[in-house]
Amino acid sequence: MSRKSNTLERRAEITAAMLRVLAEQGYERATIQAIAKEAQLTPGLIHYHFKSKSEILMALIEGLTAIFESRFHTLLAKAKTPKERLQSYVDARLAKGDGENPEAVAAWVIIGSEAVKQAEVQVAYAAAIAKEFKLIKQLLEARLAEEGKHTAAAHGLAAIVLASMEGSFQLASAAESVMPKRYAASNVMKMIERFILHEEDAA
Amino acid sequence: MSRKSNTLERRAEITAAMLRVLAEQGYERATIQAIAKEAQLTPGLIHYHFKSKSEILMALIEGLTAIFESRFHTLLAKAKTPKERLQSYVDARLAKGDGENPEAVAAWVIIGSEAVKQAEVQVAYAAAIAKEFKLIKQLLEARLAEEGKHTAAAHGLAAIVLASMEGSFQLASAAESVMPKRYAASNVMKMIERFILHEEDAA
Amino acid sequence: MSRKSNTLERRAEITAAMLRVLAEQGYERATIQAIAKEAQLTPGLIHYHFKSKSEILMALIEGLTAIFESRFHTLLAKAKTPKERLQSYVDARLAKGDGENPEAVAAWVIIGSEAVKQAEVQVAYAAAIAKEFKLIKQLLEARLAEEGKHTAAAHGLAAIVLASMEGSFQLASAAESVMPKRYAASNVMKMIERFILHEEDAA
Amino acid sequence: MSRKSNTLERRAEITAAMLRVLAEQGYERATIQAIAKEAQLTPGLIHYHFKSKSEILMALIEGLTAIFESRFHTLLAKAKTPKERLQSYVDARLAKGDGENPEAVAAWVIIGSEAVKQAEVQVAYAAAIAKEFKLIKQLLEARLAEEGKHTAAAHGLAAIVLASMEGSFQLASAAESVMPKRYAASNVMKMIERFILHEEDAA
DNA sequence: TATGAATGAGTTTTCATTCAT
DNA sequence: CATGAATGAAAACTCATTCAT
Repeated sequence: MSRKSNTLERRAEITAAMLRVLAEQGYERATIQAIAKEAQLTPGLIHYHFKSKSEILMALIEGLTAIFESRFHTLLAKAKTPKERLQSYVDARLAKGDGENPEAVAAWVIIGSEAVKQAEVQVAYAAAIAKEFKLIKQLLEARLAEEGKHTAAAHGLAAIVLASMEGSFQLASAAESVMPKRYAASNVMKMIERFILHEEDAA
Repeated sequence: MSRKSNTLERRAEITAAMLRVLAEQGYERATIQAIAKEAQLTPGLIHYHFKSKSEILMALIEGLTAIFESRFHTLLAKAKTPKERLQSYVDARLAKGDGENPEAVAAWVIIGSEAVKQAEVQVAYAAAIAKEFKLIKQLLEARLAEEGKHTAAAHGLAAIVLASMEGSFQLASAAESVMPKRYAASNVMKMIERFILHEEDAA
Repeated sequence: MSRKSNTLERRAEITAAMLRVLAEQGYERATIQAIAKEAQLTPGLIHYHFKSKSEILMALIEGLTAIFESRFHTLLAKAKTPKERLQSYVDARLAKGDGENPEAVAAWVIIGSEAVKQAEVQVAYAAAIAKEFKLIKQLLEARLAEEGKHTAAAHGLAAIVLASMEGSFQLASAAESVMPKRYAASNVMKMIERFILHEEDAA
Repeated sequence: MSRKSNTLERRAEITAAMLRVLAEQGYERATIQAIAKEAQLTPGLIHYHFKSKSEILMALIEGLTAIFESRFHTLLAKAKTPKERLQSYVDARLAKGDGENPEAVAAWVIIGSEAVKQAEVQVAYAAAIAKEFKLIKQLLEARLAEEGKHTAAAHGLAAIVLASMEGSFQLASAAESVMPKRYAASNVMKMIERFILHEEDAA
């Protein structure tokens, strides 16, 4: 009797449209009008499915996190050693290749900068970053252990790895000549390996 | 008998006001009216001295570059070896201490993200980044040479150093719990040193 | 075999929901969507049973009139003299006690002000008021006759009684500190009695 | 050098325009657009002088209070006895005659009903009512004393007088056939006098 | 130079109403 | 009867920019 709900699909469409508009036009131009046009929907309908613009942004942050996670888990399936698992992670987030998603990267950069001062966004962004941090740290600890090193260094190393990746996104998006996208992953991996090789052996 | 022009001071005041508003309220809220209020001037006067809002942003990018340069040169005076000069650079851009300027850092992050798609900003931002890149590369080459290493690695290393710094700014601004401001400089320096120690010796 | 129509109950539910929303949130917020939520129905269904929003308002005016009338007739059953009947009327509309309905009072005030310029509402409101006026006048005439007074004064007195009651509603709803709800009825009755006692005796 | 401020005049123009629109079209239709058109200004300019729509409403409440007060003080000048002063008050607020302002009355009714649920308006309205109440009470006390009566009754009488006047506004605005504007003042005065004549003499 | 009023296009959001299911 | 998605017009409000003074 009742009409079937399509809210989930619509929300996904709208979030995806915002992703594209953000990536292509920046935050300032990511108006509800622009998102609606991109999604081929009406502005009114956008607000039927999302109470406010920032609610869409929140949904997008979740969505991007999911995209990155899913890529990571796909690559993880083939990884056997801690080193390979670490590589999977870096590739998932930085490398070109199957499933790469430059729009997601660009959007992530923009969200990161919106997080600087928009409180709600900041909370969601910081939560996502904290999760990444934890994951990186675990992967690094496993990698250090594999080499028979102290794992205490994992914390500081995780911070610099995360910073390198976020910075690579940023530079790749806004100053590609300095940081061609294809360099990022290999540079980050090289850095990690050198860091690790120099750690002290565990007793 | 004509009144002395105060355009230069006014432009500086306006640029400084935009810096503060950007850092405190984000790009979206950095309206001409907000900048005018912060500078204790009127909107009309802003447009008397700057043709458009984005012209202020351009001036701000120049201004920030100048701030960073000046800090670097101050520290450079005391540096004697290539290693110390490298340290001066990293400290100038990341470290706490005399002349540190967290507002400038926050503003820089925001500008970086605006650069993602606002063409005019992108050009100015990319130019500033290219300049930094060149400088880092030179400092790294000198450091590698000092250790008797091949200098070919300087290019890739410079990229990862720049990315780490930009990423550290970003994380420190938007997710401080993961990247406390005081960690950034020491982490970046440690990374550089390990990278360098592992380079092959020059023939 | 066709399903039994529930239109009447549904219309009553919707009208009652609008009453509550009006009383609790004011006219501006009495949106179809808010009414639907309050009635635990859907916006579409509201429009199935009522052609337009103002049609609900019309139904509500009728409904409120019916509520007041029904209270009056309940009290009337116990009244024996003209004075008691008058008292019944005032109590029915103003007093606290069994069946009192503060939401109905608040809604009535809001409708009254909407009647100021919304033509359709004005017609319905004015009709309801005219009916009340006639009733008050009759009750007053009987009361005057009971005291052996000229009944000519009933008209003017009815006007002031009606005004006092409408004004009491208004003040009780919007400035309760000046006109506590419990004062209204006794004040109005006292006023009526003094008015009457001073009328000239009929020849 | 600087341009002369016309903010005060503009605010008065805008407030007056809102008064007219409220009186002529009701609250729902008193949009910023409508006010702007009535004032022959642009919507943007309205918001330049008033931060929000409700700020205009607040200014209007103040303005109406001032209008009523000024009328009262004009009439007061000619009044010599407490009875005449009371009459001045009632005439000022209800009567036809020099300076009468039916639009102000209609607007006041609408504001009163908006006060039912809009918190900010309620505060301002209740304050205005409280002030009126105090004034009426004083006038009544003087009148009672003049007749050698107990003044204790002034409080209750003031409430019913205020209610009668607010109710008369309401009925005159929305159901004029029942309460022609010219009746209100004489009815209210008659009521007051009868009330007073029946009070007990002071010891 | 400086002021601040004024503009107009644009923004997010709301909502009565319609309609496919 | 009932649902809930969809529409479109209109609402309040913002803001870069212009301009008379």
